[in-house]
Amino acid sequence: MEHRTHTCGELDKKHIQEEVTLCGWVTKRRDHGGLIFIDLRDRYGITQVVFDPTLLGGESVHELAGKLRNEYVIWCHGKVRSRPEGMANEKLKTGAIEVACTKLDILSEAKTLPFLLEGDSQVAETVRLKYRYLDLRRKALQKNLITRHKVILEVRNFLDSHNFVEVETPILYKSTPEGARDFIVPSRLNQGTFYALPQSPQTLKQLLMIGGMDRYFQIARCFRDEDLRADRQPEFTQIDIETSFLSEEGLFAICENMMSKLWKVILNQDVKIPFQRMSYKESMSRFGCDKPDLRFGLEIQDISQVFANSSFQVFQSALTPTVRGKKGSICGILVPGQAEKFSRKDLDDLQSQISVFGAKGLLWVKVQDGLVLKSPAEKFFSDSEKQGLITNLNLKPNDLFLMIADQKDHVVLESLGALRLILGARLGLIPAHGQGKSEFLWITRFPLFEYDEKEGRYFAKHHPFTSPVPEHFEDFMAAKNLENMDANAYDLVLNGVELGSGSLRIYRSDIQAAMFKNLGISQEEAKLKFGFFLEALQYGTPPHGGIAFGIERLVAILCGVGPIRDVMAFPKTQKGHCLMSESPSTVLPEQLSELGLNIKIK
RNA sequence: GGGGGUGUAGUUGAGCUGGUUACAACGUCGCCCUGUCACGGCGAAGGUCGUGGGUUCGAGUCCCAUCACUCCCGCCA
Repeated sequence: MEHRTHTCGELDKKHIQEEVTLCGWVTKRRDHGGLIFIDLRDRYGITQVVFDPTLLGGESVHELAGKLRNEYVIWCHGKVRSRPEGMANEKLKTGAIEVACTKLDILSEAKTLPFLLEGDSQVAETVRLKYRYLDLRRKALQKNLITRHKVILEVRNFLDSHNFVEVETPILYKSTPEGARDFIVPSRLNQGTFYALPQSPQTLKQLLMIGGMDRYFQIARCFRDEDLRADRQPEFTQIDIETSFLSEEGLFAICENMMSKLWKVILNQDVKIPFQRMSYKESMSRFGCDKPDLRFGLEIQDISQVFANSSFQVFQSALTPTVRGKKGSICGILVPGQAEKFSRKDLDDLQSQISVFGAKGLLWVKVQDGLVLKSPAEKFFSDSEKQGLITNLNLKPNDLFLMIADQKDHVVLESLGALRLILGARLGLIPAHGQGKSEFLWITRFPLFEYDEKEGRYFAKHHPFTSPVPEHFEDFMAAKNLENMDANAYDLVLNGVELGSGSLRIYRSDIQAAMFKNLGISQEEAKLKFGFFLEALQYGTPPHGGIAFGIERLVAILCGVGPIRDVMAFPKTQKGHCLMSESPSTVLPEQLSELGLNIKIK
């Protein structure tokens, strides 16, 4: 059998009269009795193959092509010819020609597929995941995987041209208790001990800096045993980057150029660099989240001042300092000129939608003609407070103002952050996936610590190797004012999606020791968990920092799709199952016994 | 761990306030057809209505439980 001479996507008028050999899948058979057409498909396109009695004789047409069914894999040989006058198919790249088949070989037959590959028919994801290898034959998924490939290729070339070296780090590594839950792997040679799959190559890439690699990157597989979301899978891939002797701005510039290159190559779009920067604090107070979608307004407005002396109990208690000395706030979002679009029921629905964030109520104010305010809490508003609202918010008739008051400031902001997204979607301000412009944004100066009420101690917001900003260094070493301490930590955000996250690291062992002390981790504990790393810090560590980008999120945006499953070849369901291979699965008793393990299911 | 949504031929859906044999399109199978490309014509097969229980004379439809998928909260340094 000769191998194929062409793909199914490349023949056109130039090839007329040529003898060609094509291979591919039968997409469609159109049997006219005397004449049979086959659409032959491979990943490059579709070519029409015709079985013509004037070439073959009437009986051979059926002998050859009559047995063909959808998704059979065939080899066929024939001559390229022009289609008859007026018979060209404009919708097909190869639509001007057809291949008149003279020799056919069925390479493999196929059962009837569980779902149709053609068209945009929305087949249940359960079925698609069970037969992922068939779903992969569809154009959409192939296109996404090819885009993913191109992104990785561009990233490698870009980073290589900037002196970065790709280094592979182990998948079997050490469990690090801070942070996400580890996937653990039992060791046969050392029974009772376990490797962990890396949540990220964090310590390893820092060790590479200590090792003098200076500029490292890796297309790194990462594993986190946490619950799944549309944008979270248990295993995923990061563009992992670490550099020495580079400022935050220096690193930002590299990332910006890389993104700009990707947008040019993949989407042929120019993005403006440098990207905007915004502190975490500003982002929280204006947008109620650390990954704001800047494609629309509806920003949060703080009107605590207006109600500083309110007689309304809800407002009073919101503004009363709590035990830990913090006050809550009264903030809201102004929806200009659209109050009539929100019925009482709509407003109730909004309230219930954001109630999961902890807000006890959503208070609304509608502005009527003559700037009369209408609200369920209207009777609690004094005339001066009403006037204060009108002036502060520059209210106009038919405006709607949605307010939340709570003693916990973060509840107010996070609830309004969620409300903002709901309103944005409802008012049609958020373009569909793949539409609209790309609003990149650096969020900087994340808090270094986060207080955990349950555990009664501070945790590292990013990770325990993140350095404090210089202004807070003295307090940091003195373990003072940890609550309000900023970190040299940053995220790259695009249209409300966190694309990547990084920081400048601690590179002095005394500072690292102070970090563990601030986290309430004893010296012994730190030595046990990170001893090798702490020791390494003592042998001449360059100032270093880095970032990691989630490839799936990045590619999903570039492909204009929502769930990252659509840019992964073999994704898992929300319960972490692979419906195709039916993993995870039980193992043989012998396997367990070799590992010295017993199963004890509660 | 919690909340919302979905589940009916192979696939996508319809099925009203409970009422004969559960319906359509596409797909599949058979026969016919020489210019189709969403080919066409005639015919056929195909169902544990996710699963289990309950209410009822009677359940795809109502109730309870459960499972799967999905979206979200918690979680994800």
